[in-house]
Amino acid sequence: MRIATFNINGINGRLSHLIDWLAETTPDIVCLQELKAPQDKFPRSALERAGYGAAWAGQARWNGVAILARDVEPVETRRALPGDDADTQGRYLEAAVRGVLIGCVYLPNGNPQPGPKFDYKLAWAARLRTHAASLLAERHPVILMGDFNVIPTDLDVYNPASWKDDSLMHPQAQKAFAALLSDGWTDAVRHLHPQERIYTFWKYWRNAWARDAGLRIDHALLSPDLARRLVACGVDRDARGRDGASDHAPMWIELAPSPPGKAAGRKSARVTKKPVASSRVAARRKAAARRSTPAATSRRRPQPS
DNA sequence: ATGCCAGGCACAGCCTGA
Repeated sequence: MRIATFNINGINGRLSHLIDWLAETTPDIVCLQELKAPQDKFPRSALERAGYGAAWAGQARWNGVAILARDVEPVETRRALPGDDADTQGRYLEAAVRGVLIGCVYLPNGNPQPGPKFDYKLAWAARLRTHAASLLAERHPVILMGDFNVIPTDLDVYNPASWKDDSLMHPQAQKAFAALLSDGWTDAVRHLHPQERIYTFWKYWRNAWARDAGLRIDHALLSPDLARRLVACGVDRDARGRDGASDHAPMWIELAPSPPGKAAGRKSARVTKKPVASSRVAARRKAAARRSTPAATSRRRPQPS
């Protein structure tokens, strides 16, 4: 099962990008951020034609998040983070899809710092941690995935000095992210690639993409049972190199099928080492992989075309 | 060193993003 997140930066302005990418990579579940579309302008029918059901929390002009599911309708369980009824920004959406609970996250950027926007970021992160802990306590398989607007460590930025005063690298923002991990969440990319430079975002300006001056700010956090099923992850860098691309690239994870019988700890560990294969979907993905770059680590340089 | 690019709304020029 492939689960992806993509900060699309305007879903209607980039609908053809989204549809093309869905066809090429056939993710089973997709978290989208920055829809920049009100609730009634979400392109539901176009996504239906592409084979995806959807739940979404739209908002005029800014923010907005969605969860797509191939061939099924996501079962929405929550449209906002608990803890602040006055918060109306569309930044969190939760839905059950194929036995997994998906939390689509669009954590506030927080610049400039210090200031009220940074305070909002930290407060939002604290609410996320509280809610995430309650999900862990329920012991369901859960993924928190999306644009966290946090550069976790110096390994996650092309040049730490350039970002040291930015809210994305502020020690309190990094501390908030680390606190989530300490609660039992697994950072999928760092779990499989502890030392590699993997980016998900490149600014539009200063030629950042061509220089590969990127940041890793889009993340997938897995509950313990799902961490054991993690077999692969990567970044679809080709999506970032297209004309009119979002400034983020999609990142994805691949989960092994859930093991038969729940108390199969050791067995499931072995299963996670085995690649998912032999399905028609896997064949389609292989074909897509030849066209695009499946793993972020397979190529250091982007291909500006 | 630096919103230098980009989208949405609305149709000029803000506001926002990271």
